Amino acid sequence: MDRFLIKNSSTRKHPLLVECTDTVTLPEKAKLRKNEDDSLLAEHLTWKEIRAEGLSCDYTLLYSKTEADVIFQQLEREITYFPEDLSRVQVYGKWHNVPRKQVTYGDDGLSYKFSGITLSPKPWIPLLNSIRDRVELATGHTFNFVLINRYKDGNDHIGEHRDDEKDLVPHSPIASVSFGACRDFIFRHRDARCKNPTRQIESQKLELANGSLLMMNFPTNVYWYHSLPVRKKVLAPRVNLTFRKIIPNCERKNTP
DNA sequence: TTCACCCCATTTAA
DNA sequence: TTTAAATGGGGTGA
Repeated sequence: MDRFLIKNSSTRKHPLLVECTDTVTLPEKAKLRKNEDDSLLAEHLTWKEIRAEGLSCDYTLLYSKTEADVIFQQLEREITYFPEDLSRVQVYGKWHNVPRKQVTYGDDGLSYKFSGITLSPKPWIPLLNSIRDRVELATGHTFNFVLINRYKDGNDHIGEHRDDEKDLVPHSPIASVSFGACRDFIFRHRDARCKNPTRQIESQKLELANGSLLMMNFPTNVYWYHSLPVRKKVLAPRVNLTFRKIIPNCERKNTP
């Protein structure tokens, strides 16, 4: 029987293998490996550059639809999110349940704070390490933390904000990987957010597709807010992973 | 026309 | 100084 299981790499030594519980025949496996190898080569990725004043982002399809569909199902099976009471945020002095589900994974000894909450990461699991490996191979950057947001349908959303937390390594890019439903993603310049803006700066609108990677490079998060707005017509869930580089607690400088 | 949807300004006390 | 939230008003197009 020329059948076997493609196994996931728990050691991060084999980033080329995507976890797959299906059995496939030998020729199919060889084909799969070749396609994966091809799409993994950084130089084979086609990037779309999104540029504006103070904004630098790069977008690509990191996974084929077939791969992305498999990974989405794996995420749905393997990721368990923080309970509601552990992910309430404080905005304008009021506490709210977030209109989505969240969880963080990452290296030991890290923590990420925003809007009144501190998120401590769960230990890495093979599935997330495999995605992280792929992102690192494609971008040449390394990451030690991932925030996962699950939007169950178009009513789940996230409001305008910047990823400008002290916990982030200065100037480090953030890698946003999307699975499941395609959603609109909006950038707005900080100087265009009041009633009488001093300058007219156009919003930047993107669609984040299944299997896509959006790199948010410095200094995007200094000048631009981003949001995932409500989209009533979207009925399917989306899972988004934002890989980050967090300053380890032990290396953190005391600010007076 | 109607109304669901989208855009966006406002809120607020830590 | 800023706000990872909801809310309500106005515009719009199917």
